[in-house]
Amino acid sequence: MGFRPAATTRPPTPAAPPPEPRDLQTRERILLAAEQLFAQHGFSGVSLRSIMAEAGANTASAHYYFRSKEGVLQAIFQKHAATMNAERNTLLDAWERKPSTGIAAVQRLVEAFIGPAIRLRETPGGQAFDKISALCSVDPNPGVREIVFQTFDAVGKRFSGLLRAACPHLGDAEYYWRLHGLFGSMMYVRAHNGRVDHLVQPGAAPQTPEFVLDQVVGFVAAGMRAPSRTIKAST
Amino acid sequence: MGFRPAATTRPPTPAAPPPEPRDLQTRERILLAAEQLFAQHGFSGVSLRSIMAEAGANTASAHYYFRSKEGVLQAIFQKHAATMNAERNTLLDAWERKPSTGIAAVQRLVEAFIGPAIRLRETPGGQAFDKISALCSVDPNPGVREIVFQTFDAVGKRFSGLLRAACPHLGDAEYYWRLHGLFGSMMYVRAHNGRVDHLVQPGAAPQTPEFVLDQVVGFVAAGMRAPSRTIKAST
DNA sequence: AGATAAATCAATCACATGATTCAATCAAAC
DNA sequence: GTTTGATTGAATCATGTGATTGATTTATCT
Repeated sequence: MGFRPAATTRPPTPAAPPPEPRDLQTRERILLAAEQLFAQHGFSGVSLRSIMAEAGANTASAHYYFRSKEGVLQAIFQKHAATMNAERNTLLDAWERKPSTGIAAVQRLVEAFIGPAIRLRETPGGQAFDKISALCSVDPNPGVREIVFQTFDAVGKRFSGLLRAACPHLGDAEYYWRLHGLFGSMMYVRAHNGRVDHLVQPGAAPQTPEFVLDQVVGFVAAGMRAPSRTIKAST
Repeated sequence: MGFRPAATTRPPTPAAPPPEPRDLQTRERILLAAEQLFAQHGFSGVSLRSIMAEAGANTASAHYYFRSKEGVLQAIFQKHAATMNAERNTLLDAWERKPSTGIAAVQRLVEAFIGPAIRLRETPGGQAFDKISALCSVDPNPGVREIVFQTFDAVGKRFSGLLRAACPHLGDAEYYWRLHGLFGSMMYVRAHNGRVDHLVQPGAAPQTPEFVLDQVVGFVAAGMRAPSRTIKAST
């Protein structure tokens, strides 16, 4: 008789504590295919069918393992975000143990938040997840937003609080809008859609995570440090 | 016999040189409804049916006036982008006639580019278009990207070229990535999805265009001016 | 081998989508 | 008043969508 998942909390994604080779293969193939496609076309730009075709699996398998298309996205987030958020928290822990002062403070905090995101590109599949999470963070779809919130809110709030304290030169309203600049910069770099390449001739710009991170952090930190509408730079 | 648009370049949107009152009303109602819905849910998050329901018009009218759903979006862009790009070009003209030097240069250029976008919020329907164009600028859908490119490439390239010259302290690769920060900041502020409000308690942050513009320009200009990974701020 | 659970498959449901057809209407020109 | 072309309306097409079903296969354990 057919297997029917019991209607408990997390319905199918069933108990597979001993991850056996073939079991994981299908589940993993679906995830890998979905990663690539979501990264290229966004969540709503990809059909469950195209994922399963790419993965060489049956449509029902997606429902079996992930319950829904949204479940696939959620699984992708759970797969990658854990280590990234852990790294963020580790760096913020270190900061709280020994906070920097003066100019270095903002820079180090920003790096603690953006660094783990950019460094995702070094892990397998990380580049895809990098784009996915950037795209999803501006997706108006409520389900997608919910996943993003669940995944990043805790660290996000922690970071935002610490950074706020490191920006005493800003009023609340100023901080509020500059945080938009911070998130927007991070998002746009991570999404890295071809918009900018379409406007300038990118003379083979280095794209190593270290270089990119250096640029974004420098950009954002300078933006956060600047007073609202006054002269600030030296040279 | 039914009216069939000739298969020329812009098929239907037919010759209506004398815009008669009733004609424009339906067309305009569709456009207004689409603006609101696209701004809320993005392009792919809105169905043609929901637009027509909101506009109180028939499905065929959309095809009659705009040929397709994409045509509706294009019409929205053509409706609003012209004045905005004109303002951008005017400010860039003024800059070329009398360029600023030193610290003020970057700031003034950035303001010339971002200002007209933010000031859209003062025009009727401008706030909606503000969000639409922000959302569409990160939409992976090829058709949407094409519209964004067609609409903003000319001014974008001009601006990018002038700003490049105003940033001689940056290498090509540095400039390339910081431009991502610029576009990302602008995008995120214009989209203004609730992400940041979800992380901080926005103590009723002022949202007047002038204030917002001031913050974004300050943030972005400081970011563009900062050298790659060195100390730069004074106080 | 036989029993039990896990996984896969082909097939389909119910529905939403964008697009389209063709007849009916309407305003103005002749 | 009739004709003409622009506009709207109701109905429908063709397709794609996520979800689901129930039988079938496969692995695992006793």
